[in-house]
Amino acid sequence: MGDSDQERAARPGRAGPAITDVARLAGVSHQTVSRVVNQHPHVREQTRLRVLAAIQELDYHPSGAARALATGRSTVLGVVTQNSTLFGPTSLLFGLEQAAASDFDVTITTLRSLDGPALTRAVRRYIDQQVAGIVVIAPLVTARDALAELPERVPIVLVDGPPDAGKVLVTADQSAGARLATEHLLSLGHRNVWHVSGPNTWLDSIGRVEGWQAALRDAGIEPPPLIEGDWSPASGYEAGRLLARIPDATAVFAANDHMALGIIRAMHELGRRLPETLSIVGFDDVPEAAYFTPALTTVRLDFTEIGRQALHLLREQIDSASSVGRRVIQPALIVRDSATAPE
Amino acid sequence: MGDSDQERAARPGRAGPAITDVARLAGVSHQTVSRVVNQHPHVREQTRLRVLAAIQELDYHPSGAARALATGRSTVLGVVTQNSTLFGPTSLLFGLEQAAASDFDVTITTLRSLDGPALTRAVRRYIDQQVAGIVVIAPLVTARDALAELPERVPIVLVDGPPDAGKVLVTADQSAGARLATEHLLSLGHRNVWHVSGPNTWLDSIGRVEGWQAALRDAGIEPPPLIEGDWSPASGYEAGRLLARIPDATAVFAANDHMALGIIRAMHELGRRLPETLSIVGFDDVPEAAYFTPALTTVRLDFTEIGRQALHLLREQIDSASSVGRRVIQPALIVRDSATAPE
DNA sequence: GAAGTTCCGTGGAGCGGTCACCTGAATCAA
DNA sequence: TTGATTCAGGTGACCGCTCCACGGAACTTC
Repeated sequence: MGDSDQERAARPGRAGPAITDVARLAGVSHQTVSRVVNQHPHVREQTRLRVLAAIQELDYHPSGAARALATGRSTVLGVVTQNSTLFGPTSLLFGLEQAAASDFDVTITTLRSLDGPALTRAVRRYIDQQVAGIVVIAPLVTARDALAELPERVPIVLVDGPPDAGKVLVTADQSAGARLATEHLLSLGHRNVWHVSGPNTWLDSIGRVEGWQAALRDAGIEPPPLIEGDWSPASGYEAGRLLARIPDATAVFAANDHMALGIIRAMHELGRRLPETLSIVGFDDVPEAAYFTPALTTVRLDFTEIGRQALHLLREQIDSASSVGRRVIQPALIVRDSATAPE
Repeated sequence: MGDSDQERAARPGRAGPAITDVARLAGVSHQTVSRVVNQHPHVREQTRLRVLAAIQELDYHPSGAARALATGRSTVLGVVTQNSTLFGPTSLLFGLEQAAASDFDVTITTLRSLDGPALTRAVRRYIDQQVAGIVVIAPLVTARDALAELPERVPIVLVDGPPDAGKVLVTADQSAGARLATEHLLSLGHRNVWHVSGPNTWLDSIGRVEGWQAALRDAGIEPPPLIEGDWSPASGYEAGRLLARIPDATAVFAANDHMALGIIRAMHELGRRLPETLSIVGFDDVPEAAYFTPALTTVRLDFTEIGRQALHLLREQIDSASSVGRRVIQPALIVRDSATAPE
């Protein structure tokens, strides 16, 4: 016994017992151990139990590296996302991780900017590592080109990416969400709805702008000029100060909750009463939205569901090599107090 | 040439060229290629360039699995955190990832609850996978026992964990942050400071409560009863309604910004003017805190720095097998409008 | 010119699994 | 009885890389 201990210590980098150690202890061949571990049939129950006991006793755990090397497969999933604590992307990441937890190990790469080169580099790195699949959370237009030139040899799912990327895609129906918000405001009796958008480099922004415009046009209303923000409360604040000078602006749809907060702040500062002088609808339903003053009416996306769908599509690709598929998640309107009928 | 292509296609699971392919093309042995790849000395410049050219031509990338198997080392870092979009933990995760990006692949495991068994299981899984190191973001008291029984055979850094865990630890000085907030309120002339804490299962909560109490006692003031929340704006709201009934409550320190928001909301609802009737200080400095009404005075933690420090300690452990070390990050007070002198 | 030193390169043995293939024994139909 | 099948398990090659031991060549040094 002292012997085997010394032996083990001598071997470099050995962390635990190997399959052969288990085999020796159980009095079978390494192959039989492998069969037991991988639930293959044709192992007598009695033998199986002996092997299992040996595994237990030695606290044996198969080496992922060795297995990956031998099979050419891996159980690692690469997720590329951006380095921001924005609510959407973050929720998405965690939703994905939860959905994957049972089958895969999730590794993340956060990018400061999702521009083409950075994105391609990140994806290629994952390919080099022979990951089982890749999920790219790429809400930026700049992602389009990068994704186009991506190698095809690995299962990949795009979340929130450009719809024309020709890849497997899970996306939220931004346009429908914007429509929900806009139509809600119109149905309250507002004659027009202004919009504070995110940066026009974001696909989410573009989709929401489109939905907003479409909803207005369908109602026979010419959309007012677009006010472009950058998702930050600060940009919402600026937009709010601008809106306050426009007499007939009675309703605004903000492309995310934090910009809505900025608008609210600007209004309070100017002594405007809310929601009487300005109705506001946000987007995201961040946890604190219900505690803004007034409580924010907003549009909610089920990020957990998006994660689940993304993973589902990825599994399909891995199993059957089919590389088509598209899932669109529908948002829901959450009505609170920040939008009412105009005075 | 057709031959080698066929050969490659026939081999199962082969994703790209192997080191021997590169060696053949460059007319050297695989060992020489390995030396070039790993920047070993004793390779003639001319040979090196030939090898590099071959690598380029074949688009060769070393297999991580094979390398891990051969060396017994891996470049994978495991991070265990909880599945929540709370600002602190999320920022921490991304800070860590950025700090690690150049050397390591970061894999995450998100836990619904950070109770002992779940935590141990997650860490053991990482150990089985022979990760290079583990970072546990464990702000809960329940983490203490789990961490105590953790095997010692892998470098591990605790972030935000129990100070008596005997492990390598990076932590924010919660107590000092609370003291900052409390003393700021006192210095404005308030006779007493109430506190809305996080759940008492969180170490962060406990530290902040301690700092708050200590600051009051140092000023010769008996701390008022503690109001316990759960980080959510909803719990802040409840606390706010409670505080509104207490005539001599003129100042409150909320353990996070979102609870502060809840308090603000409650005050608005009751028609109380802020900050005149109640001074509020938060904790976290979430991006939107500056756009609350009134703009929130709060305490900021440098999460990026925490991530950097955690990684630094991890590297130290990996390189030199030293497993001691402790870093404490100091918070800073961000003064805005939500705290003023009492009326 | 023999004996060290560098310097550069080769060959082969693992790392810990999986996979293709083989061997006996038992079962069963013809 | 015999051959075919199925079950239970063993053998050895191989995945792609690193590490160790070693072999020549070139350059010193005495």
